[in-house]
Amino acid sequence: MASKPSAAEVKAKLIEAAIRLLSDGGPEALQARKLAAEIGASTMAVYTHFGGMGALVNEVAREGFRRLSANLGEVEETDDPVADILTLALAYRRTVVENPQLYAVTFGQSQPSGQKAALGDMTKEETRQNASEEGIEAFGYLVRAAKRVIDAGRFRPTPEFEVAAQLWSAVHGYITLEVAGHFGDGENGVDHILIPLATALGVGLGDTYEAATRSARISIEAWRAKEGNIGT
Amino acid sequence: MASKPSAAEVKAKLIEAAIRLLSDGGPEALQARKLAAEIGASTMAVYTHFGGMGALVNEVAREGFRRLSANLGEVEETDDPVADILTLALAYRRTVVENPQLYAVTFGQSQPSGQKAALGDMTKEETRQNASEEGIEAFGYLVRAAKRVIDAGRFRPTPEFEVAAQLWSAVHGYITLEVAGHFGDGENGVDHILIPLATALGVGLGDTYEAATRSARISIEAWRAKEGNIGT
DNA sequence: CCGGCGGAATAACGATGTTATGCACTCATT
DNA sequence: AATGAGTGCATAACATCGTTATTCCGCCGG
Repeated sequence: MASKPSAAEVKAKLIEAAIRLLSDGGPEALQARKLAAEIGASTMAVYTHFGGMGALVNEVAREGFRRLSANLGEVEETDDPVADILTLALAYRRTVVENPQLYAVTFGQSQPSGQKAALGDMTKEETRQNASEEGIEAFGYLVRAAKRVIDAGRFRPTPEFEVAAQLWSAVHGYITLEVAGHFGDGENGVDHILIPLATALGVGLGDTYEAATRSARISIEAWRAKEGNIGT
Repeated sequence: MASKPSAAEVKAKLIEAAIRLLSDGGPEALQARKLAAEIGASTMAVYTHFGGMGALVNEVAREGFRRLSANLGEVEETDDPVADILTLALAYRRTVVENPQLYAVTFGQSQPSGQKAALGDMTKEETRQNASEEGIEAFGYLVRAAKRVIDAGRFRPTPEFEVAAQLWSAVHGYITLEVAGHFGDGENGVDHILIPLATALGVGLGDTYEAATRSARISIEAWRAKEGNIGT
């Protein structure tokens, strides 16, 4: 066999198995014993490589942020920055909708198991901060897009952080509620709530109604065309 | 002694104790044995009255929605419906910020413990639906406020459900992120993100920039005056 | 060839949700 | 008023989870 699997390999396999278990069986399926069985090892693997389930879950959360960043990074910048923001919102949504269990953990909405209170590890504040560190990269895409819109003169001059935070709040809130099942089936909510919400927010931030509507149409049409190639 | 505490009394005391434990010690403090000790009974109380921890947590979630509805219901309707919406948003936020642990459970962001997979109880869908039933009342305040704004001609004619859903997404998203610690300390986030977000959304939905800004100022000033009497 | 050392398997420990058993208490009926 | 049925609760055991102590295997340097 491959002589000795390096420590990094084992860690990666554990994270991968954790995400698989999470996606399939929900937070309650993310157990040390199942993880061990999944990679053909004993529960000690979790403790020698991570120190406990809590730290492993933290790594899973960071991996979620990394994947979100990767998906946002694939959104290309066009000459219509408002459309780009809408495309980012759609990419954000699709990432979460395709693996809601993972992002429930990533956003700290799911504390899989007993986990003995994080032990001497970190306090919750620090944990959150740590996870945030990885999430800041994802948020950065929104900040950059906001700056481009402001520079283009379509949003009023505003600190781009505040614009990005408002956009993030709206999109994140919509996605959270959609995944929780409070809106109709996906596409319906996107058409009647997410897109109008993002469009209206754009108008309120300074864009004209006509320009924002046009950008929304451009974004969603490009998105649907691209989505056809991918699935869903 | 009070002869026999009626079943309803015991249930109420359990819920009350659960919320107290939750607020103080977080989700992991919400345990059958601690609950029993808190009301001076054995763990069986949880099972005879609720059937298990899962059902009890569901009741806690519903109680959270009930309190949220009560707080939203205390917002008086003025002759400025846009200001009323902002006041509702501020009331929503304050309710959650004052007891984040409870609302983490209410919004399903926290699955306190093992809970043995909900047993023969309900599937997650049904659970969510059930909790929603109680949440619909809270959402109703937003729908009614949205209708008043549309009828007043300050928002474009739009199905009030969609307007309310967009407002809910934005406000809920902001609150979720603030409580998670992603924005600065409370008041800062309110001034620089929540209020501008709600104002911008109002403008995008049809209000004029000037009217929306004026309504925002009215709402937040009334709010601060009232908050002085309450605390925080 | 040998000694030490790091990592993993086994098994045990503490804690948690849950359940089986039996007892006490209440209420209705005679 | 006495008795029987029935209900609700306490005790204690069970299954399972995260965690840890112990042991052992395999590698690496001398």
